[in-house]
Amino acid sequence: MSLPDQAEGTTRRPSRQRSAVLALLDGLDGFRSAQDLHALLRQRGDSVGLATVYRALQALVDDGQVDVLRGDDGEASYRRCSTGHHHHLVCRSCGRTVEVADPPVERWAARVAAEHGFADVQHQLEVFGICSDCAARG
Amino acid sequence: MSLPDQAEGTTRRPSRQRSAVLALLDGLDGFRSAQDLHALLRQRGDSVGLATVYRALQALVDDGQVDVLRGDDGEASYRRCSTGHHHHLVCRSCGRTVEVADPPVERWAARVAAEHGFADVQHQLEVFGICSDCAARG
DNA sequence: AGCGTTCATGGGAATCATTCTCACATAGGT
DNA sequence: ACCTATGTGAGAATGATTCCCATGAACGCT
Repeated sequence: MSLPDQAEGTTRRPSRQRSAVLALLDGLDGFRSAQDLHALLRQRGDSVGLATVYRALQALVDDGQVDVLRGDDGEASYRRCSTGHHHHLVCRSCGRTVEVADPPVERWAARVAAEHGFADVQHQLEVFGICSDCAARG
Repeated sequence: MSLPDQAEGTTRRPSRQRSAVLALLDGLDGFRSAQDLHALLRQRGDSVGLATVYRALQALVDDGQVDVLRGDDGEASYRRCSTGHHHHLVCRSCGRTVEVADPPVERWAARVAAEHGFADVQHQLEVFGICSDCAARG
């Protein structure tokens, strides 16, 4: 039972590694695990330590520039996202993701929580499916 | 990226350990980690191996008798739940949980997925907050 | 009840993602 | 160039979960 912290405009010293991670994420269209990202960076020639990849991702998440998602196996996946509040429609097979918004659910969550006396409310909503490409591919 | 499997009416041989896990869950009102449940069983005197607790929980989840939830730290938490489709309003502090239903979001998820060509759709929606008891307690 | 087969258990090893440690490198300011 | 605070990297440490395998309990049959 842990909760997301408030994003703070953390001042960070720029570094080649941090940029590499962000650049890599910019070129990808789905959620990827830290391990995957690390492997991709190595293939690409940008050698970055695994621990640094984790640190960079954590920092980006804290800054709200990257979204993180926990798969059913507990592994965290990361994706470059728009900064506003939104949810995801994720392909279970290839990880391709579409950002979606749903104002009604925001209100619903707030109302339900209030009805039961819960405060400081947050919610998480993700939709999983098989995208048309993967469905066609078999 | 893994997906929940179809629940199958798996035939299982009854055992003291399995019953103990289920009985313990029946007496609790919030999500608890497998490690917690194991510790509670030991305190209570029902000695059960950790691996067995994991196996029992997995079986119960497959049977739909127990819901599983991944915390922000990736640790899985389990709770005895009603069998129908529902979501949860969970206290971040004590884990106390209320089951809630929201038909509109079901339709919304299906529609959004269809609009983007996604098939075989599932969704997960959980609401987190601080329950009134914990808020009062500080 | 006796017996063999099959499945469950438990404990310790193995796995695997993630975090920690700490010596070294590097950015920025002076 | 020099100092100092901060980032990096390699490997160790952590911790949840799963695997392995020898032992034990349930079922079916007679």
